[in-house]
This record gives sequence, C-alpha cells and structure tokens, in this order.
Amino acid sequence: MGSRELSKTYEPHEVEGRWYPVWLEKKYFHAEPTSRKPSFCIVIPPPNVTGILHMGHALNNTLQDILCRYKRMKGFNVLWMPGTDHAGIATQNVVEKDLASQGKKRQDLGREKFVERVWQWRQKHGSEIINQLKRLGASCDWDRERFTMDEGLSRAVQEAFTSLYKKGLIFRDKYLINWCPRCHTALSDLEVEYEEAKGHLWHLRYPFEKDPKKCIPHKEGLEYIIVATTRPETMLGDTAVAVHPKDERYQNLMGAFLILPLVHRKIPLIADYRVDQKFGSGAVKITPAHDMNDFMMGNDHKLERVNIFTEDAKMNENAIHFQGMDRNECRRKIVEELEEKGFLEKVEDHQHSVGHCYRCKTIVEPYLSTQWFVKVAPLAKKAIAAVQEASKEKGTRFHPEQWTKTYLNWMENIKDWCISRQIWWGHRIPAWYCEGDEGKACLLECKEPIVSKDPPQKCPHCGSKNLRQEEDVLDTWFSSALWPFSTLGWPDKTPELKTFYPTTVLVTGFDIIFFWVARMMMMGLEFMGKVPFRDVYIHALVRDAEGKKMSKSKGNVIDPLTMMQQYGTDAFRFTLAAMAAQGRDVKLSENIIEGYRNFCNKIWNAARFALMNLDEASLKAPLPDSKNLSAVDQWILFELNGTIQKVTSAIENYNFDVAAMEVYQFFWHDFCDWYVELAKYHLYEEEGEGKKRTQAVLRYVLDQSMRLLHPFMPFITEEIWQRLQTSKEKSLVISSFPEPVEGDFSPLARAMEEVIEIIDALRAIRGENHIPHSEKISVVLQCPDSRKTSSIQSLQHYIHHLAKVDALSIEKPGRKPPKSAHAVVSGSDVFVPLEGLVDIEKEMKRLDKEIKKLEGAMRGVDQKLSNQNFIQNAPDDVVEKERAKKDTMSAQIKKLRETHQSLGGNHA
RNA sequence: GGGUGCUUAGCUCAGUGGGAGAGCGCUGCCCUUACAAGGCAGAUGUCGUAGGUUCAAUCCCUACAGCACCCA
Repeated sequence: MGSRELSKTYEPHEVEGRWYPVWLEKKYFHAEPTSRKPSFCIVIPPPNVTGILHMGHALNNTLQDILCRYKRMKGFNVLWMPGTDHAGIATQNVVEKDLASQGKKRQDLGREKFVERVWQWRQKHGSEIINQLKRLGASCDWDRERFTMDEGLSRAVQEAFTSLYKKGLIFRDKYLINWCPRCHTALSDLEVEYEEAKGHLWHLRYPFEKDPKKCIPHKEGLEYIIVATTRPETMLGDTAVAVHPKDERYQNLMGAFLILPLVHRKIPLIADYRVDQKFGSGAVKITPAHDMNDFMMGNDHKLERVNIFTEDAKMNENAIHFQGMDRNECRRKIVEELEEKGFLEKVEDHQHSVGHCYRCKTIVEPYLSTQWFVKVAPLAKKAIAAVQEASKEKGTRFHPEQWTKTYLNWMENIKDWCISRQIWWGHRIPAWYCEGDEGKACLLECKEPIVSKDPPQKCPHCGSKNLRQEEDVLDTWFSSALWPFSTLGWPDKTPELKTFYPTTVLVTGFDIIFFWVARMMMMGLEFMGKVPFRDVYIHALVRDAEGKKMSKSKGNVIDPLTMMQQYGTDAFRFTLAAMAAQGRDVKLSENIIEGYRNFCNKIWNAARFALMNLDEASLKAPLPDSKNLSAVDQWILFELNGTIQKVTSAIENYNFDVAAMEVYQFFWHDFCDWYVELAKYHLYEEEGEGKKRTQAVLRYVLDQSMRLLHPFMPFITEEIWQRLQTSKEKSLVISSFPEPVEGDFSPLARAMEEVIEIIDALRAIRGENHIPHSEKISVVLQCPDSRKTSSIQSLQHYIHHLAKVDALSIEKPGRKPPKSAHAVVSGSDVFVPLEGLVDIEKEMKRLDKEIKKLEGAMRGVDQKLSNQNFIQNAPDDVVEKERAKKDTMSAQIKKLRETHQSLGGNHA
C-alpha cells in the first residue's frame, strides 16, 4: 500500500483478494453481547451444507451484508449469525448417490456407518458454500458459525420436542401422509410440489349386488353405477362409492351395495355432501387409504381402509393377482383387464395436478402410516396475533407489506405438521418404546412412547430395560424453526440471547415463508415468548433474462461465481442491489452486470484522478469552513447531503434499489460529470488557497462517497479509501457512515445550477449544430436581473472552461446579437454568434423544434388556466405554479420566435 | 376453483393525483493529459382496454383482457 497511485484500469481480482483476510484477522465482524452499542442482529437463512452458491443465495446474502455493513458503520453492535443446515433428505440423497456409484446401498452399511459417512461428507464439502459466502464479502461473525446438527442445536431440538410433547402439541398417529416411494419417507404437505399433468379420466362400471335380500330395489335397467377416476389402480382399495345426498339420479339407491370389479368386494353406496355432483357421473369411488378426501370421508362413514401399496409404491398382498407390480404397470394391466371384462365405460383426456417430492421429483403417494405430528393450531394463533397486531414496538412486520396477507392466509388455514421422516440423517426423535421383558406381559401404558431428552434407563410403567429408540428422524425444518434462538445458545440462558433476541430483521425469499418464516414465528413465540425478528424483508427470486426460474435442466443458470470472476464481486453485488426492487422478480442478464462493472471502473478512475491531484498535505486537510467554500464546492456538498439523506432512508426502508440508484446517480452524474470537471479549473489553473480548498473538498467528497458505497461494494471502496487515509481510522468497515455536512449550501448551489444550465444550453447548441469541440465559441449572455448577472459574472470561468468559450460578454437585455443561436434558461438569454461557424439553417431547425416543444407544453397549461373549475378548486399554490409556468413559457416562446425570424424564418 | 401480483421507451424495469423517468440498446460528433469499460449531444411513449370518481387520472375505484406466481 506504499504507493497511493492506482493502475489505469480497474482490476477487480487484485482488489478483492486483499481485504477480506484483513477484516477477518482484525475481527471486525465479531460481535460481543457485552457491547454498549445498540444491537442489530440477523440470522442467516442457513444454506444446505451440501449446496453451492446460487443466484438466490447471492441476492439474499448481498442484501443482508448491505444491512449489516450499513448498521455497523452506523454504530450498531452488529451480529450476523452464520451457519448451515443439515438438509436431511437432500444430503442423504447426495451421499446415497455417492454410495450407489460404488454399487452400495445405505442398508449395506447400516445406520451407524452411514451416518458416519454423511459426517465425513460434511467435513469434506461443508465449507464450500461458506467459502463462497466469504468470496461474496459476507460480513458474518464466523467465530459463531453453527450447524443444525451440532451438539448445541441438537440439544435445542430435543428440548423443544420434549416440551411440545408434554404439552400435547406433538402427538403420534396413524394418518394419511404424503409418501415419497423413492426417498422412502413421509413428507409434510409443504414438501409436495404440484404440477399440472395430462392424464386420463377412466369411467368405470361398478355393478350392483344382485342378492335381493341385501339390496334395495333400484330403477329398472340400472345394473351398475359409473364412477370416474384418474387413478384406476386404486380401485383395488375402494371401500365405498359416494354420491351427493341431493343428487336426484341416485335418490332411491342410497344404502345399496356394489360389487367391486375384479376384487369382488361388497362396498356400500354412501351419501356425502363433499361429493361434487358435476364431476363425471356424480358418483365417486372412495379409497380411504390412498386419497385425502376419501380418507376423511372414510373416517366419517367408518369405512375400512385397504392399503394396496408397499413402501416402494408397488402393489402389495391386497392387490390380488397384481401383487408385486409397479404402480404404473399395474395401472396399464388393470385398465386392460377392466376393459376385457366390460367394466370400462370410456376414457377421456383429463388435465390434473400431480404431487411430486420436492427433493427428488418422484410422484408422491398418499400413504397410510404412523407418524409424528405437531398440532399447530394453538401455536399459529399466537403467530397470527403477533403479525396482525404488530407495531413499531412489538410484533413482526413484513416488508413489503403485501406478504402479510400471504402469511396470514396460510396461518389461518394451517394443518397439522408431519415432522417424522424415515431417513437416517437428521435429529433422531427422542422417543423410546418398551419392548417388554421376555415371558412377561407388558402393561397397557407401555404402548405409549417414552419421550425424554436423555435416553431412559427403564420403562417407567413396567420397569423393563428392554427399550428401543424411535427409528425416525425429524423434519429438517423442525430444527430450522428454532434457528433464531438455538444459534444464540438456547436452551441455556446466554448473554447472546439477552442481547440479540429478538433479532432485528430476517431477510429471505417468499418461497420459504411457510416452510421457515411461519414456523420460526410459532417456535419463537412458544419457547422465547417473543417474536424471533421484528422485521421480515422478503425479496424477489432471481430469474433469467426471460423471467424463467433458473434451473440446471433448463440450462439457463447464471453462476454467481462465474459472474464474480468475470466482472468482479463489487459489480455483481451492486447489480443485485440495484435490481432488488420490492415485490418483483429479479430478471438478471449479463449485460446489466457489465454495466455496473463499468461503474466500478468509473469509481476507480475518479479516485485515480483525485489521487493524481492530491498531495500528502491535502490528504490531511480537513473540510474547509463552509464560508470559505466556492460555489461549486457548496453545490457538490448540497448534492452530497441530499444523497446521504436519500440513501440512508432508502436502506432503512429496505429500498435497496433506490439506495443503489441514488448513490450511482450522485457519483457518476454529479461528482464525476460535473464536480470533477469543474474542479479541474481550480486544480490546473490556480495555485494557493483556491487549489488547496478544492483538493480538500475533492478528497472529502470522495471519502464520503466510498463510505456511502461501501455497504454495496465493500472491496473497491476499501481499496480506495485506504489510499486516501493518512492516519486515524483503520478500515472503512468500522468507519462511520456519512452524515450530512452542516451548513446551508442552497443559495450558492442554486447559483451554480444556473451556471450549469447555461453550460448545458451551450453544449446543446454546439452539439446540434455540430460545432466541433476544438472550435472555441463566443457567447453573449443577456440577463435582466442584476444580482443574477453578478453571480454569473463571478462564476464565468466555469463557463469558459466547460463550454470551451473564448469570449463571453454578460450584458443587460438589449439588441439581439445578429445571426446567433439562441437559448433561454432561467431568465437569461444565451446567444452564440454563428456567422462563419455553421450553416444558419441548422440553427433554425433547432429553434423550430424547441419552439414546437414549448408550444405543446403551453397548450396543456392554457387548457387548465382557462378552466374556471380548475381556478376555483385546485389549491392556490398549484394554480400559482401554472400561472408562473405560462408566463415563463410564453416569454421563452416569444424570444425564440424573434430569433428564428431574425435568422430569416417566418414565424408569425 | 380460491388468492396475490403484474401490464410505462426497442429491451429490462423505476415512479407519481397537477409539465412522463433510469440503465442497456440505437443515431451523430469527439482518442478534450481520471476513465473509449469514456465524454458531449440526440431520437423514441394514445403509461394494457373500457367505464367511473375528480377542477385534474399513467397514478384512486369498477369491469374486462393478457401474463406470472401461490393455495386447493
């Protein structure tokens, strides 16, 4: 860092490798609960331990990092709690796949060896995504990194489970659950993804029982009833046919019996209000063991449940001669046989949605089995209230607010949560079953599971030591639900919990509001008595340029690591922030990132310019007292102050895109386009005070800009900022965020605005008349206001400098200079004599266009002012504004017309 | 079937009850000693359609169309 000079072009890699190790070494990201600063805490949405960084992570963590870095600079004790999630099914699948490549199955290893193997896998691959987050610049407190399967978090899981069980909020029951026949486990309702699929609707004939003693007489000729189904193979498990009780077609048939084809089981025709009369024939087959609606009807009508599948979704012993077949094969065979025997009425095409496992995409099977459930209704009640009654002081608020509805709607219709999984990788359920001692009968109570944090020594009922632990593990989301407090040390009463709970804000995507946010709300309120976070910021999902979800199979994945490699991390992060408009998808394409890479280059070169023009003395110089500052200095400080305010309020309100755009606009278009160009006059043309003052302001504004940009672009800003430093502060990470400079800069800033306007007008004349840059022009300014005249006079060197003017005369309004281009700005007239310079025709065209534009605007204003209702009803200031507008415009039009005429035009 | 959101410049998207914006792209000029990954200038919009509220609607309300997503 010896040299302050910067290389000619911005090379992100040189900069980005340098600073992160320093930040870590100095422990800038570490938070202590004993700090006296106000606390700010975010818990990271833990990525899957086996995962690699994708665009979703990149966006999610960039936004969190912006908040954390901003708050750190604002003087908060910032804890960004990092960690990873054990991702039960996903991780088990990955390791199983690895085993399969060696021709082995997990069963070959046995549970213990297999779990050991998964731990090895984690050891090897678990740090990959963490390193990628570091590459992104994430300012997490890595000393506190947690994993959902580590010891402390496992203890939290056991504590939570036993506590909920004791309260009756966890129970075990035989129920119809979603079963993945490939993963071999139960799934919660949320873990099933529905997809529209083209299928068929088979209309089957179910004949009535002929035995008159057991059969109510029915309409002549009606010997069978038609039922429609999308899954004909499930007919093997039918135990009834249901119709709507008011369906006229079946009125005299209620209570009749049917004979199930092929199986020859006698099943009743029942009446139930849940049947849709309009669907098919109005009669539906009821398969309580394989359909959720049928299951509920079966319960109410006390129907038998006949399971026809094995755990692999193959046909079991109840499937007569179809036993052993795969469910798809069975479907084909059964349809064939039904048709052969005359039971098939017809087949229609049918669109319906089919549930798939969210981990392996296999079609899930509604399956009857004994599982553990969380009774969520009582927990949801509090979680609803905490959001509904949220205020500044308590509860949880969603940003953008619209997500509140989504959350509440789901919470209010919540169903019990199936939490047991038949896999090996995860938190094994802390429940034991008494197997009883040999030759001794067990007590009835022994059938109850023994739920305990520590392994029980003996059965509390019969004293048997022959106990068997529950084989099932818990849904990964069960441990994730505890994340905001388990990571802070719960169930122990730690200082961390006291200082950082409730956490300040959760940043996540809308796809896991139900999976995760809702469940954390319930568990946080249950175990901590307080909401887990005060704010929830929901960001968009990253999609490709066409708005499609990125997926490997579609091949439209943009890899964040490639983008960082190619354009630099800072540019990439800034892109994500700039595109993170609330409530929208982020449509990402490479050329946008490229654009922000160019912005980085601009920053780099502006800094390069500054460093080339600053010496050691000016680097140490404080910002001069405001009364000593020039108009251009005051103007840039005025703009800086506005930018600081806008950026601050935008970040505070999670408007990351607004914050990014504001600072972009300021740095490029105010600082680089104008201030730097104007400053060159002082730096190149002056010596002494004027130059020194300009150097000090240049350094100050650049320094402040680096601070404003740092939360978005941590690396390049640190690099530049360090080179501006002479002592004191050690790192931008722990420096202070800008506050507006004190002083009223608006009068001189406004004077400067007028000068800028004049320069703009001259540039437009030059540009449209194609007067080359090398050609100097003479300018006549006519200004009726004497104060304005003197202010322009004192600032005229800027006009000379930026508009390449050689002769500038400032006079009272009078005779128009002949053969001149003419523009009207804020009350002054700008003339550029054109004789010998350009074709007069061009200038006439330009004037004509300008006049037409003004006339168009004038018409609108006139329309309003001639409307009596407008004059009467509109607020006075609005009317006044319109009047002033009209005056200015008509004066401008008049002047421009005159000039047009004087050049030979024929304007009336 | 229920719900939520979207429709603004060629593209991607901001935005507001009183004169339509940005980035990219496009056109012209310029290698002006920080930057050609740049500078200066310029062109482009019945703000989805039809009604309504209002002095005033791109913005608020209603209906419709199209698109996206969530839930069943």
